[in-house]
Amino acid sequence: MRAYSEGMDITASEERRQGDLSESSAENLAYDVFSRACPSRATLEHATGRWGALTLGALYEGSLRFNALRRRVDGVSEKMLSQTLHALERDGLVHREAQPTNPPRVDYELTPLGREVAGRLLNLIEFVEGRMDDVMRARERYDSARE
Amino acid sequence: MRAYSEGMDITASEERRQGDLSESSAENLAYDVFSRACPSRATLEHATGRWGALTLGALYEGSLRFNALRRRVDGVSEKMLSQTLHALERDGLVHREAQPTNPPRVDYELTPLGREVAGRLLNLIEFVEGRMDDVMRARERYDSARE
DNA sequence: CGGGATCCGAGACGATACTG
DNA sequence: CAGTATCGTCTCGGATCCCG
Repeated sequence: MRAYSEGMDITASEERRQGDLSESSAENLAYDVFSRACPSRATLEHATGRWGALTLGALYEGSLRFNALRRRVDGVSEKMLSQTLHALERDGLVHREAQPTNPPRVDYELTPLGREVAGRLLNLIEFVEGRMDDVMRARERYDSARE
Repeated sequence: MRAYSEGMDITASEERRQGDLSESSAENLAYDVFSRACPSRATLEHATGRWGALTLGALYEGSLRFNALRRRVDGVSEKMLSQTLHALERDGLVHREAQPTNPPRVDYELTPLGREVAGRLLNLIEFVEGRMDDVMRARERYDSARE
């Protein structure tokens, strides 16, 4: 049932048929994220998800090998990194360059499309980081308002 | 243990103390998303998460009431929308305007900070939507390469 | 209408062990 | 080194019922 191997939990349950696109009121795009049955929603989740965003961000600075990537994205497990990379590769955002040497050496780098996505993502990430003090103050206000 | 009521699963487990920020090699920001123990990672997840991104996107067009929002964000349950809105409100991205009428009327709108975040998010969302055909082709290539 | 409380299953996630 | 396989945990998230 799953697209590939087993345990690729991320891409499971995203196989919904096209079909009722409701009205698609806003733009005339073929794919509207606001609609449930839309492949772009899945891709967006891969890119913005917990590990996807950080992985793309890390690769923006340059190509990295698996374990270097793992060290850069603090806290990610081997399993999740592998899964994330598979999903991003499948969506054409990341390119995997394997050399059949021994020991094996595999480099991951962004595709041109991936670079554009990562750039926009980093724009967001850096903005949020720069405004974290505002966020922290908002949280304190919110929490203290509820005793 | 949880910050407020119960069942606010989203904001749970994000209470990690500052501390070991590793090297923070890239920039001199106080908060570095790549570090595990960083509040900005949590905020980013609220904003880019499955429902957070769509909610911010929907509110970018203007203030909306709860059920209108629910209809716009196709597929979200009451519970998840409520949860998402709480998290975004707590982070200072969304403002909640409640009128004590009967029946109750509650409007949600973006704060100035939320508008900036949503703008950058929409930039990303629209870009991905516009390139979905590339993504779909990449997927086919990837899938067929694995038989 | 705008939610909260509760139950519960699916699957996301991490730890460990193993392979080429 | 670069992963896969397996297993157990934990939480996300939907369904349902309820209330002001």
